[in-house]
Amino acid sequence: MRTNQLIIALFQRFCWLDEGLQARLHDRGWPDVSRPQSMVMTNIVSGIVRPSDIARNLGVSRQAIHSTIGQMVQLGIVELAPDPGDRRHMIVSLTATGARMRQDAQRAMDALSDQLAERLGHDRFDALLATLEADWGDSIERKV
Amino acid sequence: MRTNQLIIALFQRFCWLDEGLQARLHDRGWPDVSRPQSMVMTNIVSGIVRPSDIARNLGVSRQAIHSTIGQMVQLGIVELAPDPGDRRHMIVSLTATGARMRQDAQRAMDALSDQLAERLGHDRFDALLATLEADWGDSIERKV
DNA sequence: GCAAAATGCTTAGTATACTATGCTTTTAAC
DNA sequence: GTTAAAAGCATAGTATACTAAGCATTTTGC
Repeated sequence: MRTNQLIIALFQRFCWLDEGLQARLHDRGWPDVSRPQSMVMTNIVSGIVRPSDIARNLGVSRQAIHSTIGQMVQLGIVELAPDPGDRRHMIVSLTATGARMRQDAQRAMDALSDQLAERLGHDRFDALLATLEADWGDSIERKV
Repeated sequence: MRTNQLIIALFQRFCWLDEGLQARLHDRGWPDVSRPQSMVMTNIVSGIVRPSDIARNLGVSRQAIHSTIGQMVQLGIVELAPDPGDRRHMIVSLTATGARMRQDAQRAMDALSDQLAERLGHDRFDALLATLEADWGDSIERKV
């Protein structure tokens, strides 16, 4: 199975980071963040704040995003407000709690990155990030 | 969100490969392979051939693996036979069809790796694989 | 031999993440 | 104005991937 090394290694490394992140957030008292929730969070932070825009951006139905946002409202990390410009729309935004969670997530990610850079060496770490972010060519769109 | 680059990049690259692999297998007429199915397949190929051993190895219940193996039997890619040494056990093995599918998967993965190595340059590709397989330190066990 | 342990298998139940459908409200187009 | 389109929202349904509990069979330990 030598040929499968790359895909398996990528998956395992993603899991390594994901678990480290979740564990650190858990230590700080935050509940688990599901993948759809973190995708929605990323969209909000990057300025995509209307539920149907987020749905389009992620390639899923409005209902799916509606459900995910509902969970996040329940958790108190985001809130919905009517769009004053177009009252058909709602606008999703982070609450103070959500902003704190995001900050903690950033710190946790920074800590993990630092730890990894120490272990691998900063040159290899930088090269890894650069290669992962290089142009790998076309691929199919990924759902949430 | 600069701090999240690494985990997002890892996930996207995993998706890039996973989708490329699935698309190629689909072109050759194979049905989709779920993640649990591919994990079971990997176990079988690596010599873990008893359902309960596979369950332990993956950290999930025997019922979960039983169900996954049932799907794969239905698809005709694996078969169950009693263990002559211990008749409490069954032994899972690839059928001729399963072996053909595995071969096609290997070829598809090789093609993807070659394509990627061309694009990135062989040095960077080799460095990527080496870094991903280096010692990243402890992490939590990953379920299926 | 007989009880304990391990395995396989079945059934039932749970959680998650979706899609489909239908309804209401608001904007936009004519 | 009236109609069409878009967004939000709710309900129902589907698929997947698990766990829990229970039973039958086989091995093992005493």
